[in-house]
Amino acid sequence: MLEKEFFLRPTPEVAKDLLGKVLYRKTPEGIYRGIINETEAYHGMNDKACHCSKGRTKRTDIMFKEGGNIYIYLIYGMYHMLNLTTCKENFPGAVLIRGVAYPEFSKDGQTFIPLSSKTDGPGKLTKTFQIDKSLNTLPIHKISGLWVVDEGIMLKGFISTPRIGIDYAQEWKEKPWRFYVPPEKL
DNA sequence: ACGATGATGAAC
DNA sequence: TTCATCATCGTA
Repeated sequence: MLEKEFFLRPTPEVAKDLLGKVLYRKTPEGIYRGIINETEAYHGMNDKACHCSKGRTKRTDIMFKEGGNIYIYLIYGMYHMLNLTTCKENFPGAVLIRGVAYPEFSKDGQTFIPLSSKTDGPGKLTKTFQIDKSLNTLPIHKISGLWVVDEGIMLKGFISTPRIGIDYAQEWKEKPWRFYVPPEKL
């Protein structure tokens, strides 16, 4: 399981290093898992795309704390976004998990079966993995039901592009802080 | 191309 | 208290 220290680094580095790691989500029904293949970094108060550019509010408070926690928010009144917070106390940051590859589900924690549903978008991922605001501000850890494991998966490569859906972010919108593993590189 | 749908933050 | 905005997705 990835420990807190993994997240206490500059957000773009954490976002890049999360590619190929395995996301786990435990619910009363069973365990979901998938290989993280798309992330985005939201880094610091100066980043106009980051919610923290508005300052420390009730919503963004968790990002100002030491990294290693879960930040969930609702967008368009419908979709929960899963973020993993980064950096040290008082420097806000978070990685948006936009998708996983080869999503699987296990009822007994042993035998995993592939899920047919796609999880190649942040809203679809949280719906499939049953991730909602009940996880907001909890630590990224088995005890909270959501954690990440380094299973030694080697990637053949990845690409970085501007982030999705942040046209309002002015000079920050072109920053190549989206990281994606194309299917042929996995 | 567009509407669903509700939390958030800023203005009043 | 109201209002515009929004790190999306399914249907068309």
